Amino acid sequence: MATSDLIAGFIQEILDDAGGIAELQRISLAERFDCVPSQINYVISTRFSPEHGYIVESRRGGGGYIRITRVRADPRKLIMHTVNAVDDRLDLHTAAAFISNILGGNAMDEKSANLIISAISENALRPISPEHRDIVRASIFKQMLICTLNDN
Amino acid sequence: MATSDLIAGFIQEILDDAGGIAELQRISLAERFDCVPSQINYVISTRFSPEHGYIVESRRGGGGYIRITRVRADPRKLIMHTVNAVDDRLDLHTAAAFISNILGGNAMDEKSANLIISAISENALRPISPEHRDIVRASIFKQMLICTLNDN
DNA sequence: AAATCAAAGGTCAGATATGGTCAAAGACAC
DNA sequence: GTGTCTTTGACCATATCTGACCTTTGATTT
Repeated sequence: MATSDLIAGFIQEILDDAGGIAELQRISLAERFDCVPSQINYVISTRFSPEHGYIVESRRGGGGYIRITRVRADPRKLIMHTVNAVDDRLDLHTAAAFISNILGGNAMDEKSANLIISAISENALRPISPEHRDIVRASIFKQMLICTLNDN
Repeated sequence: MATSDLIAGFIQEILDDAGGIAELQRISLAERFDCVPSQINYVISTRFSPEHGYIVESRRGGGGYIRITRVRADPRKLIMHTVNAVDDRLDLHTAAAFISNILGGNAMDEKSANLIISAISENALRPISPEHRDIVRASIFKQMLICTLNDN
């Protein structure tokens, strides 16, 4: 087994243990596997690229790091899938489950999730008669999900 | 985590606790974090510059100080002001103006702004009869604005 | 009032600590 | 033997940390 595979496996383990986020130090990793630092970049670019479903961020200088975040499904796919899964009516409980699922797939940040929930909360929709709330909720929900596809 | 990050965090806490104003003594801070005084200047210039939304004033000599003031109009104030300014009804055009104003005051990020607009768009509220849309829009709008106060 | 002193804070260049790129050499699978 | 994957190292970019030296301000001395 090549060193690169060992390094990749090690990173995978961290990702598994830490719920999809690994924060590494390039030099420490290189020392642990007795290789040059740039090999870490090689491993990351060949096995943890965005196409493989990961987001990589880093910082140089003292206290520097490399952070790898696993994105389970293609965010767009997951979100569109959710949009299509929503019926004409949507109760708050089900909506929360959808959001939770999307969050689990790292397809949305928590801030946006909170905003969506607040927009379709009972409180926000109070002016609407209870029989109609779930219909409006479904409409707003879909619209907001689609909105998240734009920016980012 | 680098020392500079710790120092920055410490200053942030003071700013939060003291409503946006922190008055520091360079030497005391340096001693507390066991670093040279000039590192305090480094932290301030890299993280509390005007571009980051802060005003820094200082005075030398006995009783000297460094005062950091958060200039970003207090987001809470601006947002609560907006919440209170919204009537029972709110048309999309007026809502957009409110959002634009909030954005101008750096009290919200663009992503959240887009989400809010999408939630109260004509499209999202289509299931509601036109006469009632502005009422629901006002309710959702306020609820979402209040939501933005939580995270961040 | 002028001179002097001590107590802050300011600047800046250099040292240190990380991470990034890329091309070439080496290893491996067919 | 050819093509792909891996490994290596020279050189680059950026963030942080440090210390020598400078400036401002208020208090003290003459």
